[in-house]
Amino acid sequence: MTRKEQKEERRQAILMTALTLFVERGYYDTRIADIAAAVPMSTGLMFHYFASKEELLLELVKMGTQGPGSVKYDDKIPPDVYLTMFLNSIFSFAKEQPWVFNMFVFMGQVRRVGMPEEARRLALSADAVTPTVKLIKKGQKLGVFRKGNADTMARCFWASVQGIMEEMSADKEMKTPDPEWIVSMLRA
Amino acid sequence: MTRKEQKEERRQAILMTALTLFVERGYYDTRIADIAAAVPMSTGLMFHYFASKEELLLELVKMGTQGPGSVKYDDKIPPDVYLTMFLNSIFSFAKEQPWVFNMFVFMGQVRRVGMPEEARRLALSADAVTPTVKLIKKGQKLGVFRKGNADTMARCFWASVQGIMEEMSADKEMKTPDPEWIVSMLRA
DNA sequence: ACTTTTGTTGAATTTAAATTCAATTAATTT
DNA sequence: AAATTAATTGAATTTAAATTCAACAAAAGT
Repeated sequence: MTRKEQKEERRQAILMTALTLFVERGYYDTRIADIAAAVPMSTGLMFHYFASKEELLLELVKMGTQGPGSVKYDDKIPPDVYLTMFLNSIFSFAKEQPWVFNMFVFMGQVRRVGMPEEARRLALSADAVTPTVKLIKKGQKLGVFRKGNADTMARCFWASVQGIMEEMSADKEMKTPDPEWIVSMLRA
Repeated sequence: MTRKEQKEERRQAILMTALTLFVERGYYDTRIADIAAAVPMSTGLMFHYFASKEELLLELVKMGTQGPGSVKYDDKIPPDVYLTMFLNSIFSFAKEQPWVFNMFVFMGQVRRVGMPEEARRLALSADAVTPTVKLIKKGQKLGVFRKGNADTMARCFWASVQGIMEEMSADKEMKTPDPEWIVSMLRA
């Protein structure tokens, strides 16, 4: 099975290379030839692994809708502590697990404009907001979070996190922010 | 001078139409033909107004580097109050002055990835962070802002604002957030 | 060792969009 | 109202990148 394994490994290599380049330069500014050169392999061979540039994009988005979204919430932890911990780990991933970090940034980019329609739809189907709305409501009940429309608060929270992560992604030198800053948006 | 005036008006119409479409769909997903159809005018005529798609983009970025960046700070207002007021007005622009709001979102997009290099450079030259760093330091001295790296705080602040504005831009139904939420990121 | 299957390349083709252009119409000037 | 100049169109051309393909190389199976 060495043959199949090799192919699968190469497939992953392509996906990771593409993820990095997409996050670094954006989807449209990344040529199939760029990805091929970075892997490295010939341009033509790319099409033995993915039928088209868009299929490659969709594959990445599919990966993004699965993995790190499955963060399970432990009922014993207070909502504010939980979110702080979450931010702490995702920010630390910037250096320790660039893959996870890049995927996070990438998914946020796909959800916004400037991507093929289907990719956007798929990315939007993985909804991070709804669980957070519940968390915020719980925090409001406990008195740790301020009053206000929980849905809007959740969306602002994630929009902020996305914005900050894109900033970190664009400048690797940037100091990691204190998660508390962002959670403070929600605090009572 | 009716002739020249007409031309200038049309030029502005093209710029505004392009701004809207770029923000709505992104630069690469917006065809010259789309802009022409929306103005409306023929595709070919577009090139009597702008030599290329990229020049049109650059023209918009140039506009963006001038206008609303010139927010003057009145020394008598406390930094936290000032930022709250600023957010309040920019958020209210979403409905009242879509043009200003769109430009703000657009500039943020251009500064990030997925745009022709020159446009990005030009957009990055209009720096909103430095003045905010000063403002934050002042707030820290006054005790209204928390301790911490002022530069990182400023960048996080604007990254959050950008993220939230893009969210508002993508969903016009979204409720406007309370500026206080975002300023709370900075508060002591 | 031979045959078949799979991987690989780089050049040729296709495609979609930007850009040009020759022809047409409308406005302005004389 | 004829002549000149500017605006406008839509079809033809160019361009840049994606995609295909014929030929070759390496590996696996016999």
